[in-house]
Amino acid sequence: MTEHAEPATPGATTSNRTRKRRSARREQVLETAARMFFEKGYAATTTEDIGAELGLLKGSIYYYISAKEDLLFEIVERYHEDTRSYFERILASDESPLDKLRELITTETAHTATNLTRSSLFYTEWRSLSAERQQAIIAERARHEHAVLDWIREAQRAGTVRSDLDPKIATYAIFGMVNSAYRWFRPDGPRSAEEIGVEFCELVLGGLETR
Amino acid sequence: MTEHAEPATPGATTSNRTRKRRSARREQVLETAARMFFEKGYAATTTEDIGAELGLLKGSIYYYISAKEDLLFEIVERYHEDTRSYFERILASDESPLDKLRELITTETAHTATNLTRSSLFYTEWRSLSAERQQAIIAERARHEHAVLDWIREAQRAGTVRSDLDPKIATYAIFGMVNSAYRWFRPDGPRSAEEIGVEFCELVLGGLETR
Amino acid sequence: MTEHAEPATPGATTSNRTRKRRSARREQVLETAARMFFEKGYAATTTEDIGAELGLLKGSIYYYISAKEDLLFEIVERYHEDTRSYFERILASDESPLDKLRELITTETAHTATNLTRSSLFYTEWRSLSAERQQAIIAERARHEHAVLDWIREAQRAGTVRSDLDPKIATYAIFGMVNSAYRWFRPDGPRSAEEIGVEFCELVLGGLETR
Amino acid sequence: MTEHAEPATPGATTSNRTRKRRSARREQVLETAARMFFEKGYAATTTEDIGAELGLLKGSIYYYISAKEDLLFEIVERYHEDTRSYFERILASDESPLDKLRELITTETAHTATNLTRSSLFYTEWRSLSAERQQAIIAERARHEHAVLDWIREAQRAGTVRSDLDPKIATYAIFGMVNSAYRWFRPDGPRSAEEIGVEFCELVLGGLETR
DNA sequence: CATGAATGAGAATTCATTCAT
DNA sequence: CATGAATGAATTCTCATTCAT
Repeated sequence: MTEHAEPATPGATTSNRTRKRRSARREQVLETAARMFFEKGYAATTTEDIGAELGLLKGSIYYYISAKEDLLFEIVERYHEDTRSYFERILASDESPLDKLRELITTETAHTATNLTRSSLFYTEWRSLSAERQQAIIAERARHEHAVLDWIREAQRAGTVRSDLDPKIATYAIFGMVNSAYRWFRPDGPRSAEEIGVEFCELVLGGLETR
Repeated sequence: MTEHAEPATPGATTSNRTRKRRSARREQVLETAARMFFEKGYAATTTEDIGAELGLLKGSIYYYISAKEDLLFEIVERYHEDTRSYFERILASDESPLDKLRELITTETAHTATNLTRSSLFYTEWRSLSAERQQAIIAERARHEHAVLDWIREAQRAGTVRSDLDPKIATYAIFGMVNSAYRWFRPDGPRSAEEIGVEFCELVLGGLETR
Repeated sequence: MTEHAEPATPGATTSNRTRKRRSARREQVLETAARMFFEKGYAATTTEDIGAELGLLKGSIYYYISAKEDLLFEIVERYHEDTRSYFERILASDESPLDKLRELITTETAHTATNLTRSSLFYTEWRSLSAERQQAIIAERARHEHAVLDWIREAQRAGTVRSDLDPKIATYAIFGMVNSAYRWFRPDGPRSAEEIGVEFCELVLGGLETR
Repeated sequence: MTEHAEPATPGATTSNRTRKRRSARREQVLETAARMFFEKGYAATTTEDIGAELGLLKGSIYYYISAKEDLLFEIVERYHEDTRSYFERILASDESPLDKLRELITTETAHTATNLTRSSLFYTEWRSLSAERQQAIIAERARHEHAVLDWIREAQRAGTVRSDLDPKIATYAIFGMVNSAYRWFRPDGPRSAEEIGVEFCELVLGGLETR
């Protein structure tokens, strides 16, 4: 996590250089695991598979990780954190509720589509994580949903969103749409991740907005 | 299949009454497995778990089934078949493309929400099925998507749907929204499955339709 | 074993007629099992297979037998007993050793070929029997071999069999030849079981006899 | 296959020394399995038994093999291949048919007796192999038999073998005799494997040859 | 007599993980 | 750093056998 060496233990046997080399290789392990989990599923990918792809034996990857689940967790966690970062930014902005909503839809769609592997694992394999880790994810998701729900309600009060729509259902609809991108988006397709975001926004806001 | 007993070999045939009793218990096994797969995931549910829930030993459920995967397949297949049946009906109807779309959205949403366990397994555990079985499901999904795509295009030509929208993205958006119902719908919630369908329709068609 | 009812228990609930019917069906079970063991091997034939062939469920055959191994044992035992009966007859006869040998070779070859199923099981599946039952078979085999060995030695002393041959090896050779018949003999082949016996005799005695 | 290490990916390749060590242990596994299959039969020997004999847990032997059946197959296959090698040599030689026959009988008898464990499994446990593997063995056996049949017929035409004998039955008799060696030969007996071969030859050719 | 429903004791196989070298 | 060798716990599935109905 931290980029700085720990000066508290000066006589540590692991040199800075070694640590850097190891962490570079660790990145490779994560990348490879992510790709394989994405392609074959977490359960169906064995540590042996991952090792083979890296030119290692299965036991050897334990020099870089401490458990198979940690691999999945770290992949998912990174996606999760990115998600959190733009969410906080939008939340803190002083735009109108409708504009925040617009911003979240475009950003989250683009983010999902841009990080296909990770988003896919985030949405499909979170069940393979331990109970606490699942809880953390669920809680964060709930925050997002709650925010969107609030924005819609505010916009309804402000008269910019149709008041005959159920805000809860609208919230679910939005996330269903936005989060589905990992299922079909392909980077070599005719549209960019950002274009999808804009189009989704157009669609859903078209349905929401007062005419 | 046949309603008549075969009196020639009295011992060889399982009686009608027995068949009914056994098939009732088989149904229980399916139901229990479905619920447990839904709650804990297919991979995390062992045959021993299923047996225990039914008051059976792990080996005993093989009196009713022939393999764990068959259990999942049968659950998913039933959902799949129901899906197919209303899809064919809509496809064959002589409504306008927009009305067919409306019909599919409301029906599929309601269907997903009504059959929570099955739909959930259908969308999340299909990867645990054998390759051929996965193919069958994927192919059927593709048919649905293609039909919706066609309807949207026709409606655009007819001028009832905004022509500035990408029909492909709209299709994906619709299915993302509709198929997400299994993730949050709860039968004891404030809205019925049918109401959700109608609301979804309102939303998405509001975004699609020419103003 | 015995053909007579047991008068000691006059009030027995099982009538004579019932016992007869049961024993006829028992015979069918044995016959079917023998054929199936022969075709697929003892281990590979399940009680369910046997039941199905008879139009019964697997549990039902336990009305006629007490264990799967008993089926095999009884089949093998019958062959074994037949073997013993002609062996004792030859042993007790007052023919010359060479004639006894001739008689045993022809009879045993013909017997093996005539009772293909049973002889096959006797030679290939005896290992599936319990230790004691295996012992009984081995002991009887040893008696046969010892007798043949004696006859050859006597014949050598009498000058009718070449004295330069090792009588033990000759004994093994004879049984190897004779007992191999179950592997290739087919009742619908060009030669009868008896003809094979005579031909085998011709061959092996041609090699043994003093010229 | 290649004797040169691949220096480009040092970690990926198993070193030559390691390969040798592992393969030595693999040989031990095979040897142990062969002995146990021989003693108790293939079906009655569990992977747990084999492991225990080697000081391993049942799962651990899968480090060396991929399936229990493969163990049996490899044992049997080695015997099979040796068989094939001397058979081809004799087949290609330009000896007289009778001499080829003599050669095959002595060699095959000695081979059977020398490789007691393997030959025994080859003749008694081939049924436990998969259908294709069984086919390969049956086909090869048929080739041997056909060659012997041809040699006998030729020898009959050449007048060196009695023409009144049925060549097919003689062929079966020869193989019955020769292949029986595994049933009774013991390496610590009074006669060597080669002596048995010669004696068998004496016997059977004595019966075949024109006087 | 035969069935239906279960038992229970394995058996083969898989795989994440450990650790001395 | 990486390997080789093993562990151990779980998991699916099989099958002979039992017994109340």
